Amino acid sequence: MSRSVTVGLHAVIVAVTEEEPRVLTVPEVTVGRGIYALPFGPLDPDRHRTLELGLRAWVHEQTGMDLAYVEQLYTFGDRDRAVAADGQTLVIAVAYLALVRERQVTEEHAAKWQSIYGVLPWEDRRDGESDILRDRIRPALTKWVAAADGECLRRERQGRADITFGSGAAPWDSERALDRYELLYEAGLVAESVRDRAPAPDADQLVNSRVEFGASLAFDHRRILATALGRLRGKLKYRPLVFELLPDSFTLFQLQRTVESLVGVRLHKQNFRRLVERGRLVEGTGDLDLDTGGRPAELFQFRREVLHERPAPGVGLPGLPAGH
Amino acid sequence: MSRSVTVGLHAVIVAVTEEEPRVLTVPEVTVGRGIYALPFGPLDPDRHRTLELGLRAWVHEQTGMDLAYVEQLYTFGDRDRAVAADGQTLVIAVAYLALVRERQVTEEHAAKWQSIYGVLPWEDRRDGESDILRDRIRPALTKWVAAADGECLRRERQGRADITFGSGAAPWDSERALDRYELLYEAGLVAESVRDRAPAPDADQLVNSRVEFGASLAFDHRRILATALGRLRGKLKYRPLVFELLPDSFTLFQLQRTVESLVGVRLHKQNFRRLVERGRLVEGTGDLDLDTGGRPAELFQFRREVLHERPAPGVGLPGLPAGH
DNA sequence: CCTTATAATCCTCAAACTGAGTATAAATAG
DNA sequence: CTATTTATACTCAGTTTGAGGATTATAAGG
Repeated sequence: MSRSVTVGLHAVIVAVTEEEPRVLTVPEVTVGRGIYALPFGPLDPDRHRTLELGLRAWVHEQTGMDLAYVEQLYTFGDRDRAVAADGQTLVIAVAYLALVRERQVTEEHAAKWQSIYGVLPWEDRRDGESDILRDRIRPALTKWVAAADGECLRRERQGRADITFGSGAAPWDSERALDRYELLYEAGLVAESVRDRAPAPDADQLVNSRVEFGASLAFDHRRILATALGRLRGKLKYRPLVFELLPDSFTLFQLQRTVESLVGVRLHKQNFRRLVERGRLVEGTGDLDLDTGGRPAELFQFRREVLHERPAPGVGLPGLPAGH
Repeated sequence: MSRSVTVGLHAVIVAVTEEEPRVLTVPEVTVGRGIYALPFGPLDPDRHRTLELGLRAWVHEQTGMDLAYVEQLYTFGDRDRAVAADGQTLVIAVAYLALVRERQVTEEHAAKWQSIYGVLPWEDRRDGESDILRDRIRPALTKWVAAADGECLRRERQGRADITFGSGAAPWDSERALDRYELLYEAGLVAESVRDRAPAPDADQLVNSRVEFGASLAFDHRRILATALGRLRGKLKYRPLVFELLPDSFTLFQLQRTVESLVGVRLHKQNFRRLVERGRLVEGTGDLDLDTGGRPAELFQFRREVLHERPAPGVGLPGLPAGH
């Protein structure tokens, strides 16, 4: 009998609250208790006129949310990902990224906001390299490099680790979130690698170390989340996406904190403001925010006109000296 | 009866020869004589282990080519695009971009290389704004703007035309190839818009002008090509993709001509070379090319190591003063 | 051999942008 | 009234861009 194809529609719904980027998840009971997944459902040609409308329908059904900003992310289609019930159906996943202002999910829906850095802890470098990266992942990667058979493979692994996680010559590149996840997956350092492979013959050196970082998600959803994070970080620089995540009016510092939380890095305050203002991305409202804890800050709002003025109006990321 | 879903795998295979970017097409007899389409075929879960392998298999079958560089482009899934035979099956299209060094397609395959700018003529601005854009498209766009009902819609159309096709304030943005195609489609200025809609009530103002630009492709393949061109142009700037299109060794001027042909714009020679050399993208081979027509040029080759050194090693595009 | 055309290469220079700071202003908590 | 906290203004050197001038090495034509 011939296998058939199902198209799954997956949503990575991102919000930032209290300087923490979060993703909306729903319980996935088919896999186990306490396991969460991204909202998703199969494309149904009878009900869904387009892929994106199908996605919106599923998200509404599972979380009660009506999405505003939505963009297509990637289509995943390895046969390996088909965890489908019958083992016959090939399930391909079309994933979307949605940005929202976080709000309470209604009670009847069991959806839950989770910190993205709870799932991908090594991605947050706002307080310098995270402990888990320095103390546990880097050593595990060193082992992985050393465990390679042959000088040639070892060099290759070293190079890959260097460029994805940054080291010496190569700096940390926040956009490489997917590369990092995939490297950890291959190195057997996330729960999914153990889960997915029937313990392969050459896996033992690493499996027995039993280091698995970050909270897992069902299926390959952590991979999808890593894809989303990388894409979002990249696109922030040349598209005014942040404003989808902020209230109508905000202080420049709030804007900065939101960007920092997403990119996972601290920025130089004065230069950040210079970039934002020179890019004419915002305009003052005249009002002040008095609850800053210090001198009141002016409130700004997004200048929508900028979309008609310049081709690539992103926020730009003025770095901080290494060490912060 | 319930509709079913088919996943089509589509390939935009690009090469540059004689300073002209080309795309590989195959005759599509189901639609009419002399009509060409991108190579494509349905995903068959029995034979294709992953989407990308399925794509490679179809391309090999239809054109005899084995692809090297392949990246996923976009997944198209409007119900409207389903031109499927039975009218029941929803066909979604996963499109890929492949870059190759052009070579002869074997005789048994009817595949044909076509100039991309034959299909999207307004995209080539190497000799300044193309005649077709200046003399025919812009006037047609002006009409389209004027034909809008109400001041509000008119302004919106004007703004959209300005930003996609460039004008006064907004400069030409080569990456917006898809936006431009979609605007022309909506304005009824490409053959597909007439073909796709049963002549809609509000279409008459424009349809009767009967201006349709560029050679069409079957189905929505011109849209897919426009997507590919925009993506390729964007990615050139931060990834060393050009080298997939060039022979192993080349002169800096060949490199420049190749980039120019893709981006559709002339570049400043000295500054281009500065960028390439400062980016350490290439290294001299010591050999010379004597057939330049002038002083012999040094031959260079791509420095693969750069991939391990910097996060975003593209070629960069030093502009030319407006007027060229 | 000498001239001209065609490119390749090298070099300059001002304007703009970046990274990193210093200095000052306006609130609140005690 | 003072210390603390944050906002905002301003400086300054180094780098990167955009633009173009000057020099060098070939081939083709007289």
